[in-house]
Order: sequence, then C-alpha cells, then structure tokens
Amino acid sequence: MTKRQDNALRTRQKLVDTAESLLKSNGFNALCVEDITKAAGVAKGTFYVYFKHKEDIVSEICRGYFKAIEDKINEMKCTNFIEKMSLYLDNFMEAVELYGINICREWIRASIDPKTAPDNTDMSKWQYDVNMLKNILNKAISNKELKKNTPVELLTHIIISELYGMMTCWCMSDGSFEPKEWTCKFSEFQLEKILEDYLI
Amino acid sequence: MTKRQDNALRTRQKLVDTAESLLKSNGFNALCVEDITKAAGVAKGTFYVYFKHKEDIVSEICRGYFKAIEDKINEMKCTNFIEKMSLYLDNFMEAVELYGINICREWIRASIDPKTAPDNTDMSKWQYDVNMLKNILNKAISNKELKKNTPVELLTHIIISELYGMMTCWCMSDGSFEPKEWTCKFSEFQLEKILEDYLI
Amino acid sequence: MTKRQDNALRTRQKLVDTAESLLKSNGFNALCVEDITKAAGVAKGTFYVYFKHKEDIVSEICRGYFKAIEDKINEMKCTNFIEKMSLYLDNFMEAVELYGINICREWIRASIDPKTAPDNTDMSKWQYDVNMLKNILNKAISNKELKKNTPVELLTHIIISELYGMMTCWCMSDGSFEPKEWTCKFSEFQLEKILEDYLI
Amino acid sequence: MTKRQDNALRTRQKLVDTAESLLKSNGFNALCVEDITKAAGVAKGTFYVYFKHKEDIVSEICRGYFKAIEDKINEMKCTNFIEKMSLYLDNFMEAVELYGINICREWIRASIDPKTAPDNTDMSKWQYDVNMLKNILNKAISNKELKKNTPVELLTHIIISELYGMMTCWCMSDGSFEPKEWTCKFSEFQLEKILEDYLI
DNA sequence: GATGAATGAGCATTCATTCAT
DNA sequence: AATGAATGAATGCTCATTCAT
Repeated sequence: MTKRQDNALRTRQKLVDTAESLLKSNGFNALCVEDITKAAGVAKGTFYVYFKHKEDIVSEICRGYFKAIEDKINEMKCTNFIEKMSLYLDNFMEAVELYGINICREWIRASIDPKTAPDNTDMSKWQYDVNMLKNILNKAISNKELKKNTPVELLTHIIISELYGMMTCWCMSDGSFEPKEWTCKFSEFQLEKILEDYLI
Repeated sequence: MTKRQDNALRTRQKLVDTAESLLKSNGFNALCVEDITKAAGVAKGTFYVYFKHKEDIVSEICRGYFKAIEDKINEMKCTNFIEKMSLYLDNFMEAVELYGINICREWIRASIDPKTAPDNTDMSKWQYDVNMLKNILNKAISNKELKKNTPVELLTHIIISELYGMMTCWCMSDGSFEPKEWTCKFSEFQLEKILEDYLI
Repeated sequence: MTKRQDNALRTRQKLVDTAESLLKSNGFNALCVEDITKAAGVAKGTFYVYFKHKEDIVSEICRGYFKAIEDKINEMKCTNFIEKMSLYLDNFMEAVELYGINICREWIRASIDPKTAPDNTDMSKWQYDVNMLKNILNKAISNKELKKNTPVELLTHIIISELYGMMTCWCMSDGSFEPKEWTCKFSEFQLEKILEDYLI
Repeated sequence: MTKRQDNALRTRQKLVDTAESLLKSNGFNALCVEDITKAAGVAKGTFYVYFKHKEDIVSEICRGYFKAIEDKINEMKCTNFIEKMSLYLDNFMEAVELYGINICREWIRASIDPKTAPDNTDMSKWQYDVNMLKNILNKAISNKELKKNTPVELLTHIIISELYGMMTCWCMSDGSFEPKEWTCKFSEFQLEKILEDYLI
C-alpha cells in the first residue's frame, strides 16, 4: 500500500468514525454531511470521494453494528444446544445495547424505509439473520441435537421476531425498556419451552 | 349540530381520509401537505384550520389504526384463556395487515423518532399495549385462569415483543414476510408452551 | 342610540382595548388578528366588521396615543412663553412614556413604512405636530412674546426633531435611554438659549 | 488569494450590491431572498453560503452605511471646535441622504425592532454614535476648547437626538422634509448658542 | 485525493382577508 | 351584527449532491 492509499484509507475511516460518533450522540435527525465533514476536519466534497450517497455511510456504520453482533456470536464456545441459542440471543442484544439506542433507531428506520432499501444490494440484515438462525437450527438437526421434524422456519421467525421486537420496544420506550435484561429472561425462562418438543 | 359545523367536520374527515389514502399508497416519504390538500380539493391553508402540524394528521391516522386493533380485540368472545390470548394476537395482526405496510412503517418510524415522541402527550402506543396485556393477564389471575405466581411482566414483554417484532420484520422484509400467518402459527404452536406452567 | 348600536360600539371598543393591551405587552411583531379576536372573545370575522384592514386598528391605537399627548398639552396653563414650550415638551414626552416603548416603536414603524402611509388620508402625525408647533410660535409672535423675525420654520423643525429624536433613541436603546429625563433637561438648560434671540 | 477565493468574494459582493440596489429602489417591504438571488444571477442556495439569515445582508448593507458616515467624518480637517461639530453634523447627514430614504428607513426599522436587536452582538449604532460624540467632546475638554464643567452627557444626547430626529422626520415626511438642509441650518444658527456657555 | 463554491428542488407554515350563513 | 370556515399568496431556509479547480 502506498502512502497515498494509506492516507486515503485513514481519511475514509475518520469520516466513518466521526459519523458514528455523531449518530450515537445526536441521533439520526441531526446527521448531515456538513457536520460530519466539519467534525472530521475535511472538506464537504471529500465525503463524496468515498461515499456516493449519504445513506452509504449510515449503511457502513450499521454494518459495523451487525459485524459487532456477529463477532460476539462467533466468539461463543458451548456444547449444549439450548445454551448455544441462549448465548446467541444474549450476545446479540448485548451488542445492540453497546451501540446505543440512537444507532439502533437509525438502523430500524433505514431498514423499514422503502427508499433506502433498493440501495442495499446485499441481502438485508433481516434476511441475513433469518438465514443465520436457520443454519444454526439445520446444523443442530444434522448434529442430532434437534429432531428431524423440527419446524425450522417457524422457530426461526419466532426467535428473530422476538429479538427484533425487543429492539423495537427499546426504541419506542424512550430507553426505559431494557432489551438485554428481557432477552436474558426470555432465554432463561422461555427458550427451553419453545424448543423442548424438538430437542433430542 | 348546525349545517356549517357538519360541513366543517366533513372537510376535516376528507383531509384525514385523503392523507390516509396517500400514506397507504405512497408511503410516508411522499406525504406532503400540498398533495393532501390538492387531492382533497381544498386550499393549503385549510389544512392548518384543522391541524396545527403536519404530524398531527399522521397521529390521527395512526390513532385510527390503533383503534381498529382495539375494536377487533374488544369484539372477541371466548371462554378459554389460551383461546383468548390467541385471538388477541391474531386479531391484532389482522388489523395491522388491513391497514397496510406503509402505515405500519409510518407508525414505527414515528414511534421510534425521539423528535415526534414528546408531542404525544398521551401514553405511547407501546406503553398502552403493555398495560392492556398486563391487565388481561392480571384479570386471568383473578379469574383463577392463571396461577398467582405467573410472571406477568415477563410474559407481557415477551408477547408484546413478539407482536412488535412481527411488525418490524414485515416492514423490513419488503412485504415477503407474512405477519398474520406467522402470528397465527405462533399462537397455535408456541403460545400454549409459553403459558403452560402458569395455567390452572 | 339603540341598544344594538350600543352593543356594537362596545364590541368595537373591546377590540381596540384588547389590541392595545397586546401591543403594549408583546410588541408589534406578535400582533395578529387571530390573537386580538380570541382575547376579545369574538369571532375573527367580527374584526372586519369594524376595521377594513389590520393596520386600521393600529392607527386607531396610535391616534389614542396622539390624543393623550394632545390632551396633556391642552391642559397646560401658564403665562411665560419659555415655560409654555417647556411644558409642551415635557408633557409630550410624559405621554409618550406612559404608553410604553412597544407602542412608540409601532408608531414609528408604521409612520416610516411607505406602505401604510397612503392609507392615512389624514395628515400625518409628524405634519400635525409641525403645524401645531408652528401655530404656537406664530401665536406667540402675535402676542408679542416673540419677535417678528423669529425663524418659525427653523425652530419648529429643530424642536420637533429633538422630540422625535428622543423617541427614536429610546426605541433604539432597548429602554436604557430615558426620554423624559433628557427632554426635561433639554427644556431646562437649552430651550432658553435656542429661543433667547427671539424673545421679547 | 487564489482565483477561487477571489470569485467567491465577488459573488458575495454581487449579492450585497444587488440587495442594496433593491433596497434603495423598492424599500424594505419588497426585499426577499428570491429576488436578490435572481437579480444577482445566482441560485437561491448561494445566498445561504454567504449569509446565515436574510437579516445578515441587511446588517451588512447598513454597516456600509455607517461606514460611509464614519469615513466622511474622519476626513474632516478643521481647527475651530464649533466648525468641527458643524462639519460632523453636516457630513453625517450628507452621508445619510446619499444612501437614500429607503435604506434610512430600513436602518431605523431594524434598529427599533426588538427581534433583530439581539443578533447585533456589536454595540448598536446608536450607542456607537453616542460614544463617538462623547469622545469628541471629552477631547475638546482636554484640548482646552471646552470648559471642564461642560455637561458632556447632556450635549451628547441633545445633539444625537437632533440628528436621529432629523432622520426620523425625513422618513416620516415622505421625503418632503430635507434633513441635510435643516441640519445645516441647525449647525449654522443654533449650535453656537447651545455650546456658547462652555466654549473657552 | 482534496477542495469548497454553487446548486435548486423541496416544504411547512403564517395570516390577513373574504363571504356565505 | 356576528360568525368561523375557507382561502392561497408569500417566503425563508435546508441539505444532499455536483464539479471545476
């Protein structure tokens, strides 16, 4: 990597970090290109050297957010299937809370906005999570942890909806609803019941 | 009621209906006062005779949306508690689907937007739903349908999150996710398991 | 006067009083027909029964303001010419201060606005004051209080400008400049010097 | 200065000049951003590149107006104190007349408007003029041109009020009142009388 | 790669005034 | 005389995006 490329990369990262910081502190209503570049100490035009649209940097930030969740989950080491699922849920929500309510709000807002959707050439986060969970369940079937007749689709949708619902409730509740706390309790008290018929 | 008052009421309703229709078809990104009044066949200023802010008409539309859900639920006649809860969930989501994905999106967007929240002097929809479900559960305890040690808070949050999660997933999935269908399946296959320990 | 006419007159006066009160307390930037009628407890349309334009009620209020000044001045009983002029100035400014800075501002604003000027079919307040002072000086010449060669025009303009200047300075100074105090001092220390050459 | 900066400066100046020209010809009631930019041949948004608020360009124009007056006064070369004061007044009013009645009106309007006042973080024009005149008088005392017991405050307020009063009368008189002419006459016939007791 | 001047579509809101009842 | 629903012109300001340098 040349020094020039290196500098460019650093400028780009500075923009992402600055935008993320602004998003965390001020929320999505107050995010504008001018503020990002000013705070990053570069010119307005520089933003468009790295991002075609303003939404792109938001996507990137949210991708970091997904990534953090994924990393958390990939770190998991466990044997028991229930324990694994439980860790999945808890870690997922821990990562969500870590990023803060403003980024979670922005993520939901962008995800439900039909205008921004077409830009996401990648699979949507929702689709991605659905697939990931399906894989986990299917693998568990292969591993003889779950019965063959396990309703994978149904369980996937129920669990993903529970997770996304916790996030939505958090964002709507002005922060008073504790998503991590309730997700943990869900894992602890309900997950086994939901899965018990299908466990081997 | 005089004829004038009657006319005024009709003008107002025309605005609400027009706005709702525009919201249903075009989504919230394309909703502007100009379009509403033009489509309603009145002058722009007339809008502000009836609504102080643009958001106010959206609130009103969403209130209609809540109301439709509530009405559905109040219509319910049933004996068995599981059946009652099941109907609650199914009716809730049926009403949601009836209104369409765009209004659901607008409702979520407005609900998670911290800027619009302060205007809602009334309890938030989320809080309202939480309370309603708590009451249903508490009444069931009084009626000896549920045990005294039923974890009301936990069950409330799990069920409400599941509902809100279904809506969020719908809005994110570009319509491919069928909220009613999955809610019904949740009622059918999982609700009993979640509640079984507490049923008398 | 019939009871109906009497009621009408009272409604009209209520509007004037309310508008004056709003003008005094909030200043001219915040004066709108809606507020006036609401505060007066009548319908918006009622305003236009009595006033063709919004400016008309302002004119009426300012006329009251002039009237108060004029009344003050007409009350004056004195012998000596210097004393008379002195009282004229002091009473003028006392009446101005009594009405408050907001009405003084509105009066200046309306008087210098070329848009509102054409409506004043009557002579302008400025012209009126100039004429009144000219009359006082001319009468003093007739009464042998002032010499025949007194430069009436010049003295009139200097004195009126001093008065109007005091008002303008008051309105510009955010209230810190005391117009009555300085007018009194002007009367006391300078008026005699200005007139001394022409006194008999 | 690079060519780009130079161009920018020229664009900015074009806006100021255009706005001033519109103000001079049409008066302040007809000044809107749209007209300014259209007449200047730039886009509406360009206005906001250089001025945060519409009032800002008006302030700038008025500042030019002050500056012209100040420059005039600073040019003065004279020996005698009376002559100096006389020149001050005459030059002041000459500069005022040069700018035209519409700008004088706008300046008074903006100066008495309590809404625009807070934005002026600088001292107000009135305060500035008061201080300038006080300095002139105090210097004259130091220079033994005026007696030590000269009532500086009083003389300052009387003279400034006379000047501002002349302007106000001009703006009210629909142009028939000649401020320069009367100011000259005031200088010629009255200034000496007002000051005579304090001259050395 | 970086700049920052220029763009211009987009939009909510205000409010004096009218007029049918 | 009184009402109040309806009007619609008027306007400041935002901000993502472009492009010549």
